[in-house]
Amino acid sequence: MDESALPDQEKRASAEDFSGLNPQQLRAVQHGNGPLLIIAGAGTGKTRTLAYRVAWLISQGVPPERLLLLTFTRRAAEEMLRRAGSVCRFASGRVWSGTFHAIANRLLRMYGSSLGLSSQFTVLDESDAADLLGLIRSKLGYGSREQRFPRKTTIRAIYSRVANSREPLSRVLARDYPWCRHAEGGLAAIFSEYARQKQARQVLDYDDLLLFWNELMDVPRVGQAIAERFEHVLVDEYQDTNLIQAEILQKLRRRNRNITVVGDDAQSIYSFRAATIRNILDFPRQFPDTTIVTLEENYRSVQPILDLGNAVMAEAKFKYTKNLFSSRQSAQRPVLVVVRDEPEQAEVVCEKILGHLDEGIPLMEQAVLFRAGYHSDQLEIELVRRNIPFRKYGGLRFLETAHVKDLIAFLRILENPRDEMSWFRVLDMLEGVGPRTVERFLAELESRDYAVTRMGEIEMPPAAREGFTRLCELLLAVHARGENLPVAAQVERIRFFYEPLVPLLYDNPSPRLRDLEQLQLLANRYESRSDFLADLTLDPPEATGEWAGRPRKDDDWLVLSTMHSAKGCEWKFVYIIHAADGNIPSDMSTEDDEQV
DNA sequence: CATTTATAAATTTTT
DNA sequence: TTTATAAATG
Repeated sequence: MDESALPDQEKRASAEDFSGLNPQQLRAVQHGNGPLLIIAGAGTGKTRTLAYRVAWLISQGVPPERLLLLTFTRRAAEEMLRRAGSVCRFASGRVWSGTFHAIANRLLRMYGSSLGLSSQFTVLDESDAADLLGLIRSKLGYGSREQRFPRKTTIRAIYSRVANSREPLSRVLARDYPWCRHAEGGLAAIFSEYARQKQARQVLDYDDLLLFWNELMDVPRVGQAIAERFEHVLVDEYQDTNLIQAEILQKLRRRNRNITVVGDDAQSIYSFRAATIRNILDFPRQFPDTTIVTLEENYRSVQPILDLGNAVMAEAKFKYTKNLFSSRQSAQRPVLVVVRDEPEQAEVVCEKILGHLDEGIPLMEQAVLFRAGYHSDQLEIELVRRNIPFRKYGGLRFLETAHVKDLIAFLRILENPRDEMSWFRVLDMLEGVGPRTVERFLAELESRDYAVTRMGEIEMPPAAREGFTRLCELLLAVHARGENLPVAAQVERIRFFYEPLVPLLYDNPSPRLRDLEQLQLLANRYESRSDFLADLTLDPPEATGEWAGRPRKDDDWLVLSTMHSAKGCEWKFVYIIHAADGNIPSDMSTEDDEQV
């Protein structure tokens, strides 16, 4: 699997390697220079096409390190490179591939100094960002007021929306958060303080990664150097990019116009993250002389299902018209089942699933899809009652769990002592330490220029002394060893300090302790602490249940998934529950034609 | 006085 | 299940 370790043996792709492609796919794969837009309907072999294009470009002599492959998840990038590698041998590690955020992280560590950014910066995930905003809110006194102020997670969402859509706060509030309009003044004050604090702490949130990359492209020599690195830029899932991402691409391709974007306007499902189908619709105008290739032959579904999809899309107002077809005919049409209430729905679905299982279709080849996570609550109860094993995708993620965040906070302090959020987290676990004490400590630390080595000088209240002394010992010991201590060993030291605290802090310690062990195993794969931390925030591993739920390889289980998490997956039978008004589409997005 | 514990209230979807 | 507020504790 690790092609990056292999020497760069030339394996020229031959004509027969591409013989499995249909004419449209082949046209896209072998497109020469200049902008290319591939409109790829669901199930039309999009991944395959992009993978083959990567292979084709490399076999045409483009060095892998001069390719930039932007995908929606790292998994997608890995899958694509793996498939490309089966056509044409190359060191996949040389290709610049990953999400916009991950690439931004990499470039900013190389070039960020030109924006006054330390290469030691740490990245805040969404809940870190929300926590910081919450602190600022209470500091500025917006916590307790006659009129209720939005909660920190809402504040973060609004901030992100403003950053990504490039619209003024008032406009975003009026359209997306009308119930928060009264708070506009306070929000503006909080936002500017938030920006100031992030700068001082050398931390970036998810949105900053894109904003700073975009800014980096405007720095005279630097932007040009970055653009010139890449001979070809390829972007997957283009319908789910936002305006900033489109701007970055523009700046990357001011001279060299080799850009391939793949997407399907009909599958745009991330508008809540400020993604806009404008990007894909306007692409030919932003990049004049674009070649457009449309993939319409579907390999996933039988014709009656496509008929249904086509009929739905026929109602859409803004789109690239396409007509999906399949050579797979079938007499069986999609079935609409009307049920009276939720218990009946759960029952009907279970009956059908078991019926199909009896006919020899394993649970693995069946899936239940729904719009929102909680839609499967009742069904889950029924599945448990009937002993039908299942796995749910789209739940709480590993990194979001408190104990994992706790442990990571130690690492973050060591990486970036200015990261006050992490100090907060760590000190707050100590007996006798609360917000006030942390604040005093941080002021003292600041006056010592955030030197971890001098933290021992700082006076703590008597109740906190014992814990604080031990914390000092830990941090100083790991700090002193520095780069000589492997990341996993650092995690081990921290576990030794932190694990005794877990039962005191949380009431279900054992699964949490297991997660911490897993975290240490995960750390084993990383050379540097900085890489480990960046990967954890930018590409977090799947749910913690992945390990906790004793997954045996030969087990059979049913998949429950949100429609979002199901993107690109396939099953033999699919049940869509809660297919009712207000759920599909969500009543949050039925206000204008574009959203619908 | 700050921290901890207890109690009440709220919760607009998707990563 | 999380979060804001109030009361109790050290």
